Amino acid sequence: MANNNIRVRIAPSPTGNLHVGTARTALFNYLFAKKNNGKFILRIEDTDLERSKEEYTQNIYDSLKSMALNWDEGPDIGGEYAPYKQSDRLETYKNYAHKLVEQGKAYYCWCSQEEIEKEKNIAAEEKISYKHSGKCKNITPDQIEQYKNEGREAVIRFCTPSEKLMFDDIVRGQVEFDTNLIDDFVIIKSNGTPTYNFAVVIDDMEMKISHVIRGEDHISNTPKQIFIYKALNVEIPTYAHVGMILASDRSKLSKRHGATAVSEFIARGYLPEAFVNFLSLLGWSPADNREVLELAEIIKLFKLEKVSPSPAIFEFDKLNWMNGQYIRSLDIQDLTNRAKNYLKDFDLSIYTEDQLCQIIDSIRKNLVTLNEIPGSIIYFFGDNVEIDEKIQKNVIELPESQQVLKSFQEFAHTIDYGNLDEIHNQLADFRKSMTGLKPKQIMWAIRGALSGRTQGADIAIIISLLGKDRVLNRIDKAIIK
RNA sequence: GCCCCCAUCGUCUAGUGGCCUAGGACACCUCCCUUUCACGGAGGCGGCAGGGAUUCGAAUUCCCUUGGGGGUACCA
Repeated sequence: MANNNIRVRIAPSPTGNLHVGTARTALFNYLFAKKNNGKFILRIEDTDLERSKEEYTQNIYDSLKSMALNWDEGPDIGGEYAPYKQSDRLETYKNYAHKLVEQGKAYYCWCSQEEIEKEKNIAAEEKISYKHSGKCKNITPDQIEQYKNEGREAVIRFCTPSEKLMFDDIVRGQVEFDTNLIDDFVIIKSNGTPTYNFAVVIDDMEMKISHVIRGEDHISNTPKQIFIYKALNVEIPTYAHVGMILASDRSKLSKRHGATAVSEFIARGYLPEAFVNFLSLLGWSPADNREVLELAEIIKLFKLEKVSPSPAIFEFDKLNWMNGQYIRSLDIQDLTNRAKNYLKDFDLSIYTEDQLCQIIDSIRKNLVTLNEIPGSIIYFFGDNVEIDEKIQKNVIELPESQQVLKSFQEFAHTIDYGNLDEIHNQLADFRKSMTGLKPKQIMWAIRGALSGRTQGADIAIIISLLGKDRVLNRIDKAIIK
């Protein structure tokens, strides 16, 4: 049954590149929307004027797009409830705040930051938890006049009711709060911009958001937000707080743990599809035991209530494995095209498209990430090959290897370079002709001379693509005179 | 400190009172395949944080302890 009233959003603030945690939350929102035939909305929360930057907004767009999490409404494409950028909605927040003031549900507060700081320190000394006094609630007109003359700027504080509050969370069940602990929090800062908790509510309300799916770091914001909904007398959305993503030391995933931005992962050569697949499995799993799933399948299988409330640790091992799965199963032309992004320094024109595909295909089994491609195919390019010192010493300079290479030098003249199958046969014959040596000794010598390493593509493919001249040349160079 | 959330192999997880001598995946180990490595295939190692309670029966329900995470802003 389609439910067209389902509207969810991802609301990142452009104070950094799109973080994997945000990306995962975006994914769950997206999945939930698509699963239920609803709308997925992007809203940019840039009320922190100091830290918000345009380049980060762009990074958020690019990252989301690369993951194929396309939004139905957003700052760039508009929508029924535009604008979708908070800095363009400042008037709206003020209007609502003023309305609350008029209704006696909010009030101007003239306390200076220093005053509050002092009160906090006193509270800390007395070991009681700080709560704003709310003393400006009953301020006299004379005092207001005085404060204004002093040049003070007021904030607007919300009158927080004291009552037990409880809400139903799709992933956690009932969550309870004693809101006596919550003070009259600021909803409009002295510079006129709204605070997070206020802006979110106003936007979610105006944009008709039906389900708020976000990280559990927002649980403690929820009672404040519910109070605002109640004060405004509008319907409260359904909440779902998913567990967070932690680093392997169980701390918050941050820069010191390596990559934290989606764009960094992509740049490192993780396929967006693999990355999305991996993220989907953090805190969620399909009913069957399958794990390698494309987005369309994940949408089909996704169930919000099955998302885990507990935090999940981000481990590279599984991501790496997942990426390998995708690299190995991708259409070879597609893979080759993606590989080209990493091969800007290579003269690809020496090969046909088919040959390029052949090269990539021959080494894809060894790949974990795409950025390993240049290093693993470099010996297909150039006349000469750089040979690692260790390989030179431990493989090529071995007497058996030299014996193999001398024989192979002669043999190389007889190879049918254009015929891959034939090369395989000829190689097998050559191996048999080298009696007394192990296959490994024979193949390593040839591989070492040709590629400078002991692992990589199938030798027949190397021989075939290198061609007679380069094969002879490299063998000759490897033979010690 | 106070408030909230969480707790199954090292990691991601399946599991909603008997089907569990707890299943799968990654990682790790062994073996097989093989021109090495890798890929692939077959095995193995490894877990219900601890203690009470409820029940004929508890990974599953309740309580406490412990541990971890989050919040406690004129950041979001």
